[in-house]
Amino acid sequence: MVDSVYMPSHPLSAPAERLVEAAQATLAEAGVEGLTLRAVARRAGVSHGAPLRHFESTSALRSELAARGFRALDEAIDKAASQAPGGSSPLRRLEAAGRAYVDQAVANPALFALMFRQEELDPAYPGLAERSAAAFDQLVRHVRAAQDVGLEPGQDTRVLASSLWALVHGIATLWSQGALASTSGASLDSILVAALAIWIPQETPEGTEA
Amino acid sequence: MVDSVYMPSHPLSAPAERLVEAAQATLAEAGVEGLTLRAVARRAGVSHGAPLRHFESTSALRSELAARGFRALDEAIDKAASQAPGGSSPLRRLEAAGRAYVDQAVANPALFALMFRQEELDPAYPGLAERSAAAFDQLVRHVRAAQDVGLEPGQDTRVLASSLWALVHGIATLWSQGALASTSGASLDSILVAALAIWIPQETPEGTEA
DNA sequence: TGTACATCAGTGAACGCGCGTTCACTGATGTAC
DNA sequence: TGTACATCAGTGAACGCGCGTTCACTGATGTAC
Repeated sequence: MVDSVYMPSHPLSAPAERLVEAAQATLAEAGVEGLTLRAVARRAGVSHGAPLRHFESTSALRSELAARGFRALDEAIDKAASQAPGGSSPLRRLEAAGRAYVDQAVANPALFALMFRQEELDPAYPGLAERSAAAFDQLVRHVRAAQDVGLEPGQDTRVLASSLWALVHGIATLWSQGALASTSGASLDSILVAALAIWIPQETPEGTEA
Repeated sequence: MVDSVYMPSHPLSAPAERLVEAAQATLAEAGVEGLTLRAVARRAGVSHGAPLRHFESTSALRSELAARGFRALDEAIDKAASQAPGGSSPLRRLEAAGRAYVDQAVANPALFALMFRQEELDPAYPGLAERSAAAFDQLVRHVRAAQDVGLEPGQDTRVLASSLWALVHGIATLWSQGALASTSGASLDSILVAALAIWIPQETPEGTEA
């Protein structure tokens, strides 16, 4: 599941790039706890000291993976929104964006866990904050477009975007952790459909949301 | 912040109880990663081998804390719902329940992280699954009562409860991790108010939600 | 009331483990002149 | 074209660290008779 979607966040040398690939595979298989410099070195087939040539700490390597994760998320949302059925409707594009978020998170649960463990990332790592902000800004733009056609027109856009983000994030993380399935017995799709239906009307409202 | 809300999930010996208290303090200060048997022993003032007399593994100790966390959550939601302003309205009680969830989670972020790291808990630990299910069932009852007065009457109750759970869980976890504050700039309360306003009408609807 | 024994909580030394990190080193590649 | 040097990627031994776990042991408390 580690594929070409994970583009470089800034240019790295070829050996560093190979370490990143090994790190993505290690993360997917062993989880955030299992992502250590030594484990990455083993998977990359180099000695355990080699990664320190390219990443000064575990935190730097994790931050690189997180930055790529945010970039991949941003791109997946962009693609899904632009290809949404009934794509001319901002409401349908917003819905597609929410679905894409959940899809990305559920497909890469360990990566998502890593992306949001801020205490284990380096906030100053090049590109990390920018890519995270870019993904959120895209969500804000979709929310604003939806507001322009009548979705919760009186609400502050960033506040509204934050709460939609929290909704899809909560669905994705609770599902990935198995909590939703074991506790509620419902399917991921049924929960997502219900949640989005409450948020986003099926037809463009004509002032009914005001 | 570790207070009497944390009641035993099943009777423990007095020394085990002291270890649980030390574990709660360690968890709050050092996070999930820092919660080790040796760290708990140090804080409890006993030798590092002593905890194994009372908990057969780190996982068992963590599961005990998680079970107490679910119990405290269940009680906090129950209390908040029963004391909600305008308490006779199921919609206001559901709103109060959602707020209580976020309040509990934000007050004990490390405990919440632990409660939902299922891979580090023992699912067979006495009381854990029961208390987790009890908290969710309480939410389901509040949602059902709200549906009875007109909230999303056509929706499956457990699906609806799941998506409300995901909403408040997402708000709480993203906020605790600092992601919402750093990315959106909005306050926790403004996001929570906006999210609940979308979900739960301010006045009892008379068929407008059908 | 006294003796013998069992149970319980805790001690402290020891073990092996994986980890990050350091360091002197090798060997290949690139660059200066 | 050849020599000298610098840079880069990687090696492998070694270090100290905190961890879970084992184990023989101590000392206090409780129970049987």
